[in-house]
Amino acid sequence: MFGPRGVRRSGRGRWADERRGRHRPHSPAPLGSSVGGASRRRLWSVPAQAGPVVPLELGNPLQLTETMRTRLLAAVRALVSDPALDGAGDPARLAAVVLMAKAKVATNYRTTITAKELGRWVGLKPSRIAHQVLPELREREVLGSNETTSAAGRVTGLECWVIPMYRAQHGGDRRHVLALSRVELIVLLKLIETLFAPGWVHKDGSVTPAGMLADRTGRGAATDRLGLLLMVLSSNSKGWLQLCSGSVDTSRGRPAATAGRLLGCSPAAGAKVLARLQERGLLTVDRRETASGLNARSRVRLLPVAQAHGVPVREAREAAACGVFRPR
DNA sequence: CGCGAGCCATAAACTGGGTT
DNA sequence: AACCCAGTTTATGGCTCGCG
Repeated sequence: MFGPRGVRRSGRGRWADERRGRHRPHSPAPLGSSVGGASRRRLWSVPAQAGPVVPLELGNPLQLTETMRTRLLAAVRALVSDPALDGAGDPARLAAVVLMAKAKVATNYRTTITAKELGRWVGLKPSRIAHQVLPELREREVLGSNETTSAAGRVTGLECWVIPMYRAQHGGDRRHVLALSRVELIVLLKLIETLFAPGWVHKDGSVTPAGMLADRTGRGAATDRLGLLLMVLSSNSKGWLQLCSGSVDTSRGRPAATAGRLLGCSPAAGAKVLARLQERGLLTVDRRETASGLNARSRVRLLPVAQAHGVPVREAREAAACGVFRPR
């Protein structure tokens, strides 16, 4: 019971402290705090202007309004840093995000999925989902699930609901960070589809293309996906990532520290994620140093976001052209 | 004395075989 | 056919040693 997870926990124990201290409860990060303040007030104004439901223009999900972006960032961060997921692996945390995004208001914030399908979303094999990820989520009371079975008794799917969001949706407070509206859920789903949907053909023949990280599988795949999502949601309309403030490990640099804090892992791991995403042409990291080598002024640009807003980024086009979108 | 490259222990994730 | 388990592979981060 405490076999693999117990070992793993102790292995990550060092970082758990860091996660708890810096990143955990309502972290003082600039983006997080702005959600509680200004944007919440903006959200209040929505019912006033919304008379008849305006049919939503679902444009490029990488072109989010500031309100939507902060709202989705707050939701994703709240979910992945939920106390119940403290110390959980990235596959489990990413799976929770995917299941939240796939929740349908019409079915009481539930969604039906198979381990195989969820595995394609997360970038892991079905066996890992079924034996590690789902049990971990259930054990932590993050995931409620019913197996749906065919008449023959075969398991045909898993009806899932993400408990923290389910509670928030029924808690009566529509401003709760996890009480996402129907539209917000759809936009979040569209966004993660763009980033790492496995890609599939619908029954009617329409195609949901594979996302940018669809072919990134195996070890670290969930970390890369979660990192990209969090960074996209933490960047402005020009694609510049909001870097963390304060002092950081100078050997790793501020971008690595930012990635690490977003993901709740060490700066070293954050640097790895940045390097892998950079290699895929999804972002660029400029680390400029002054002559003395101090005061390194760094910046990170999320190229898909920049492109979506029409910012001419030549390297980005080239990178995108050379096989970033590679459906399997 | 400070920094960087390479090495090593670890565990994450896959693979294949056996079982119900 | 799906599921479970054990073994194997391999990426990963910390540590040590060597160099400037």
